[in-house]
Amino acid sequence: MRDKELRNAKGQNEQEFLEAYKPGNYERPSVTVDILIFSLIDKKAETKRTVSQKELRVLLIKRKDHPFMHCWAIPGGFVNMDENLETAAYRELKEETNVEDVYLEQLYTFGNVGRDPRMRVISTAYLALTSQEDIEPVAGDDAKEAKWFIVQNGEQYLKLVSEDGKDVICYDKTTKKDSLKDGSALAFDHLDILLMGLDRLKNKVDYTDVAFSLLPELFTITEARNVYEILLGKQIDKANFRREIKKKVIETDQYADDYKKSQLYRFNPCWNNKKKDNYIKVK
Amino acid sequence: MRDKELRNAKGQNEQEFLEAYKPGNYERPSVTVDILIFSLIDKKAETKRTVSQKELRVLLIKRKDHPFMHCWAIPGGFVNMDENLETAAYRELKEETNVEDVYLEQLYTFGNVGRDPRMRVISTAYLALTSQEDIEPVAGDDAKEAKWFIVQNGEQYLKLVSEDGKDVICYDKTTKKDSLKDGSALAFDHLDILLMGLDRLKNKVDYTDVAFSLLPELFTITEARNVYEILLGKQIDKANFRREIKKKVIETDQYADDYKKSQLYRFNPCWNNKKKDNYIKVK
DNA sequence: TCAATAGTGTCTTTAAGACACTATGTT
DNA sequence: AACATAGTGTCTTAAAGACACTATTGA
Repeated sequence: MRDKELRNAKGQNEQEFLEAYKPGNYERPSVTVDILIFSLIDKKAETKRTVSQKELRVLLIKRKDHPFMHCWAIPGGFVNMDENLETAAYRELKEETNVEDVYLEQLYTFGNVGRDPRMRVISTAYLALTSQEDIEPVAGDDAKEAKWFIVQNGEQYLKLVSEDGKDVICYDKTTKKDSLKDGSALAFDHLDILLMGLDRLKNKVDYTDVAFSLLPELFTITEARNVYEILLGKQIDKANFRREIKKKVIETDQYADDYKKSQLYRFNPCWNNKKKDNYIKVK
Repeated sequence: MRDKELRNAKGQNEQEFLEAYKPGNYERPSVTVDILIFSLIDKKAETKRTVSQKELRVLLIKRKDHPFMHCWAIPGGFVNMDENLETAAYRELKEETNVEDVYLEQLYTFGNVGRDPRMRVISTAYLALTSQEDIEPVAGDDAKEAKWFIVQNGEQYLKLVSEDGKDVICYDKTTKKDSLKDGSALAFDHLDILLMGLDRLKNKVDYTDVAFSLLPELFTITEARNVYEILLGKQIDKANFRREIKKKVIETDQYADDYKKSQLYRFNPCWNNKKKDNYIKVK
């Protein structure tokens, strides 16, 4: 234990020091959190299909004032002095979606000088995943618009289309420009945040269990594969995928409603305990 | 392009808005950067050896005032209003070590409410790696002490020993307590930062090239293996390691001074271009 | 000469990928 | 009946690990 009675150069012990301490009147940046909220949604059936396909979507809000007025942005807000960064992220998340049961992880902190023309803002971005499909974006107190945007993350471009189809944001990864007549990129550096979030998801899919945070309690293996394919952006062999995923799930005695042959599974959080045992053994 | 002449609810265009904008007098947290600076150092020979072994070390400074007076801490400082987070990290790094040519990456942002008893401080931690072994810590203007600490990162405990052997910090990972009579843990939440940094290194070693940032321009394969072993905390089969590492290096016609059979290699930054080609092919 | 190290060769085990095949449910 | 999908079996290929062996150097 460190000795609280140690005295500093001015002869103060720690308590005296803290009482005498006045934070200087230095200029300070504002600190905010921004949250990328992802979930899945049933894809509109293009052909007659028996099983449903899913799509990835992200929640965006429309700015009502300068700067970037009328631009779409990632939801976020100021960090209160009495709340942790993560707490602030949870609070904002709840304010935007009324959802509480989510996967949440810190993504990155964006703090470039000019990222907000009004003032210096340091923003810590969080990544949230939820399995709920029935989330209605909450209209904010300032009557801001909030919409889900389907994420089409191709190799050449990223395309965001609002669920009603009225708003489209298109970004060309090669030319690094937003390239659609009626589309404008996201506000601030929010495009960077989104791209980093998608990248993080892609990377973490095959060495963590993030995919299951997007899936409901019970799911078919085909649905799980569908999620992996969406996040990885490529097709996966169904036989090989089944072999791998079976290590991570436990089967139920239930079957899917729409296709009775599809068995339902649930995620098994203990699946990697065995692997850890092996790991220790190796050492 | 977004139209700057759009007018908001008050009838302002963007320029008018920005000019009229006064950042509110909300309380704001202080924003700092902390930097974990790692490098290697020749291990003191315990037995007569022909080749030198390396150890990992981290730079710490000794606090001269409350809070955590006389505790060791990770170097860092306030972010100026006109510099990016990363710029601030570079600046602090140079102030502490006079080294500029380093690998630098953002680690995590620590922002819990009580982490600094004086005031609310949000700190973005950075991870720096340098290959230079001859770095003398710069004594700060406030005459603060700075020392390199050898990192012994075992499974049960983390032990930090200053190069002169006078300071020892020992942390028991299982009981989560600092467990040495004369040792006290690091200041603030800096132990968490250090542990996260070591974890990040361990994880990134085998899917990135961070290890080479700790190695000099020319190195033997044994030295490279030594670094991997230190960061991973386990022994590696030399034949298998050689097979893997040879993909990432190019050989020179030079040989080590101390043991003439040891061929010297240099890192080949283009080694993964081929792999990327394959990756695209797969898709 | 001897011990330590650099470096090679090869066998085994494991993981990943490709692909054909059967079975079942839906229309 | 025709078709889409669930689910299985098996072959091939690539990566990872284990380990014995030779060659060279420095003391």
